Amino acid sequence: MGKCESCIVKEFNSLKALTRDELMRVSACKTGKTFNKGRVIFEEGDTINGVYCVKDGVCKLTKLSENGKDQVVKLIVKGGLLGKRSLVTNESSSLTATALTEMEMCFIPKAEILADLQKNPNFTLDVLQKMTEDLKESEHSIVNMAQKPVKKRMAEALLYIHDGFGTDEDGYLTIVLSREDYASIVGTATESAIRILSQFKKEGLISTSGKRIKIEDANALKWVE
Amino acid sequence: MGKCESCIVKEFNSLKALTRDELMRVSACKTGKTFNKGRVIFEEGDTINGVYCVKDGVCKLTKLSENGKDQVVKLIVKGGLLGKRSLVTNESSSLTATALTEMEMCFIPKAEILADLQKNPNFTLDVLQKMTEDLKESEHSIVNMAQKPVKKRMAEALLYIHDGFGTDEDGYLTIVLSREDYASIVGTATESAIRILSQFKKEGLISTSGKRIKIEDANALKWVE
DNA sequence: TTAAAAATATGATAAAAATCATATTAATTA
DNA sequence: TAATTAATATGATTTTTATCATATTTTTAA
Repeated sequence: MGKCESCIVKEFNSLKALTRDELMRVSACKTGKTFNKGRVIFEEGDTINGVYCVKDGVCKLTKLSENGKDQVVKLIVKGGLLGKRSLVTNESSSLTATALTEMEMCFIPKAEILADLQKNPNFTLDVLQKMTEDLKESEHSIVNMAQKPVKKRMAEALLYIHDGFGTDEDGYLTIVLSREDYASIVGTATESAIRILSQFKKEGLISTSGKRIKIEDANALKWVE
Repeated sequence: MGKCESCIVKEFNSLKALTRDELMRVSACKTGKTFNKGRVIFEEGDTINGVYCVKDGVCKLTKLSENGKDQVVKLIVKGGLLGKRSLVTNESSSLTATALTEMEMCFIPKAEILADLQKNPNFTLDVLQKMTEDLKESEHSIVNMAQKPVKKRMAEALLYIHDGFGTDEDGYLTIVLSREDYASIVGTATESAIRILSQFKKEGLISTSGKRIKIEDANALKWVE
């Protein structure tokens, strides 16, 4: 396991705002954690007591609805910081984090980083800034969920994953999700998600190979009503 | 206009974390603003350059959807701080604020308070904490919008307004909203909102007098499917 | 490799919600 | 106050989405 001071991953998150000294302390107490695909990293109600810095892989943050279905609230990739809120509140987690791929992360105990939150305003401000972005995105989701039809939301989800997380050499989305995951992102029944993806396939907007999805006509997807 | 140091309103928001000195500076530069019912306080895209401390009244924060409809994202009442995000980013507002009642507020220029965000970690941390709560609530809304039927969302909206903002002497909700506002909170068509409220009335869950709404059977509302 | 289980697919139907039309009532203002 | 406008109400209809049923395919594990 490398040193935080020289780790490139932190440049994508608030840890970059820590001083060299602070980073060295963090580095000394962090532990490496690996999670297999499908593994639950933490669950709603769990006390987290630290943050995970994502070195590789993707996970979903979900919230259980009263109807028993999970709703995906956010996807986290390399560079992301997981469990930010545990630094600020003593409440248990309101979200569940589940690995969607093999994941490599560093866990930093809350105790070790809490003092920095008090003493290093640059760090606090950066966390605050990231939280602000999260909130903005979250509010955008509310509007989408409330006002846009399922088909449109699915089209946007595909484009979001395409633009945000990229494609492999063959042009397939790097993040491979089950239809159930798509349903849970879009906020619909699994059958409906499957149906809409089938329709997109028939219309030539996407193509598939097993679970993998390739966007064939991004522009048409953009204009889906 | 009174002094911030002795103002009770700030106890409900992050301004309470400022020192006496800081509060005196804030007090010296703040301006009082009044907004009539229906008045737009700021709009999506506006540069705000400060925060509003709500001394009295209620306003809604909305976001315009691509279908042309507004979605209510949050209601703000006495004690609330409006425009928090303008302190943290230089982006223009992603929300529109509109007065739902006569409003009395104090406006504090960003320039005056920005230094405190750098120097007073208690203040920054409190803002961060509030932002965390906002995010949690926002994510809760995503799940509701995505997973719950309109009727259930309306029932919850009524209970939320009842529990959060109280009733007058006659038992009517203190916040009086148009049916269109209810539609915009719940995320549905105005006719659908009207229809559901009519149904609740028929079933004795609520009663109305003009625009005013009284909750007659909170327990039954809680169990609406 | 094969059997069992899980995921995907698709049809049929029901339920939920939007849209369009048109009253009716309430609020404004000329 | 009357006339106009806006808000609320409700019916009829269409569209969207969920649910239930049942194949088919894919994956997993015995």
